Amino acid sequence: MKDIPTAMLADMRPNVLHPRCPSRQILQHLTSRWGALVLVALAGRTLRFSELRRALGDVSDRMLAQTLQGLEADGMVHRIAHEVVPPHVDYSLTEIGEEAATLVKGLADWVERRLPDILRDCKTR
Amino acid sequence: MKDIPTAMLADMRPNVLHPRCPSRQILQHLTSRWGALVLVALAGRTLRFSELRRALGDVSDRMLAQTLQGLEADGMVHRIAHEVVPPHVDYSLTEIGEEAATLVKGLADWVERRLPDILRDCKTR
DNA sequence: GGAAGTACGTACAAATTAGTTAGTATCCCG
DNA sequence: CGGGATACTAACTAATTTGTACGTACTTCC
Repeated sequence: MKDIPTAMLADMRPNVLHPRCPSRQILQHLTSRWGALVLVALAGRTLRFSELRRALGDVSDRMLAQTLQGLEADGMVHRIAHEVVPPHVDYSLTEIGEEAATLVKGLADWVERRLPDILRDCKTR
Repeated sequence: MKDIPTAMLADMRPNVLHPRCPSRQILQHLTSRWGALVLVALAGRTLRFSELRRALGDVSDRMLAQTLQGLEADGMVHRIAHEVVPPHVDYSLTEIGEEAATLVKGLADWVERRLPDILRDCKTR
């Protein structure tokens, strides 16, 4: 017998609109402030910690580390630590990580493309 | 002369990885905890305030109102208040709102579809 | 008549997220 | 030899987000 997550038995299938469905939490990790940006920055390439920090421009070490650990725990990010004395750690996306990143990046690209139109109607500045 | 947003002059074109690019803030609104779920819930249909609240399951009135106002200010949500005595307000997506919702929903659907695989590799439960 | 529903606004409190500073061991650069 | 880069962690504080409770002005239902 396979072991099926409780949430699926409860309401038949994953649904982000259901408060207790794990899919909602995963979605939240992917769309969190730094999570989404990390996925965008890491899409299709490998970066080390400090390169990632510079790519995002204004993350603190603490938040970047925390975000990366979260995404790693979710199986989205792959971490390779080279055991050398000035530390060297490479971050890249796993297979599902890349899939997620493609979609998140699609959204980011859309926002960038549509920004002029959005700003025209936008009441905030 | 057209008036071009400062951020675009600064680094040529919108880029969510740039800390001060407005696209980053728009992206954050779209991917905020309740923002993303509101877009999913509202995609392709009109709902009133209380229907929306029930659809999301566990938002507080305060957060739902705040989220809707934010998305309305960004030009994503359209609000129609019927001037009747027991209040009746309809919410729907604008044209760009629908476009954004399609992408956000794409991500949500992907998470739901891939949930079994994600959960298998996931270290958190 | 009392209860519930409606779409919020407003205080206030709690929870979550984020930033700051300092520290680590070692190497490279000037 | 001092200074900076490297990848973090821990402790502490600050900022932001979120929830709770209550009020509103009426209507419908029991």
